[in-house]
Amino acid sequence: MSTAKKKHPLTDEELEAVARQFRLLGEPMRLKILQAVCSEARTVNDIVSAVGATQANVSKHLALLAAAGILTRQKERQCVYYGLKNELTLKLCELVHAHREGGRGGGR
Amino acid sequence: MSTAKKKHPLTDEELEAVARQFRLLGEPMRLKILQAVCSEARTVNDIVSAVGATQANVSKHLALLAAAGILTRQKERQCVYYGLKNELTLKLCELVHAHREGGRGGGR
DNA sequence: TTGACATATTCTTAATTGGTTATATGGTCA
DNA sequence: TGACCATATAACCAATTAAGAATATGTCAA
Repeated sequence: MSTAKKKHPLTDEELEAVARQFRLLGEPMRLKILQAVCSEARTVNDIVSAVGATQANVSKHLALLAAAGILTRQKERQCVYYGLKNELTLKLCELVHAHREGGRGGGR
Repeated sequence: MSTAKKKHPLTDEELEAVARQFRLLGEPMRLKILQAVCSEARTVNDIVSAVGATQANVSKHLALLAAAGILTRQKERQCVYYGLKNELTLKLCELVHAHREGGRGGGR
C-alpha cells in the first residue's frame, strides 16, 4: 500500500516528521552514541564511558533516541541496554559520510 | 582508494561534519524548499511562492543550503536559480519518509 | 534496615537559530 | 538619470535545546 513511490510533495505533517528524524541525527554527541551501540546493545554506563560525556547527558540523549524509535531499550536486572532498532540510521550516516569523504558516494 | 568501508568510529571532526548535514535537513521549511527545487532549478521568487514564506527567510535558507553544498546556485540576468546539487539529499529524505510510512514508526 | 550501584529526572544556564522587519545591493528598462 | 524588480544582508526577538549540577528512583547484596 502506497509505497512511497509517488513524487508528490509531502504534507506539512510529513515534512515535520521527517525533519524531526533528521534533527535527532544532527547532533554529534548523539551520533557518537549511535556509534557506540551500532554493533551491539550496550548499557548506559558503557555508553557513558565510550562517549565521554556525563551520565545525565547521555541518559537524556538515549531517552530521545529511544522515544523516536531509533534505539531499542531493554532492561535487564539493574542495567538498561540500548541498541539500534534497525539499519536505516546506520545507512543514513554511512551515506552522508561516504558522500562527504568520497566526493561522491553512490552505492548501496 | 580510501573507500570508506571501514567500520571504524568516525573522528569528532567527521561526526561534527555529518551532524551538520543532518541538521540542515532537520528543518521543515528547508525540506519544503528542497521539495520545491527537486525536479528543476528555480528562482528565489518561485521558491518563495511555492513554500509560502518571506523572501528574506527563504533567501537565508537557500544561502545555508548552497554553502553546505546541497544546492547549486546559478545567476542568470537578475534572477538566481537554485537547484539540487546531487541525488543524495533526495535519497535521504525518501529513505526516512518511506521508513516512516512503511511500518513501525512509533515512539513509545 | 544500610549501602553501593545504575539509571532517570528536574532545574537552570548559555548558546544556537528560525523568523520578521527593514534596508542594501545590483540588474534592467524607460 | 530614475523607477522597478530580484536577491541578499543586517539587526533584533523568540523559541529551542544541549549540557551541567543536583537529586530522585530503582535494584541488588550484605
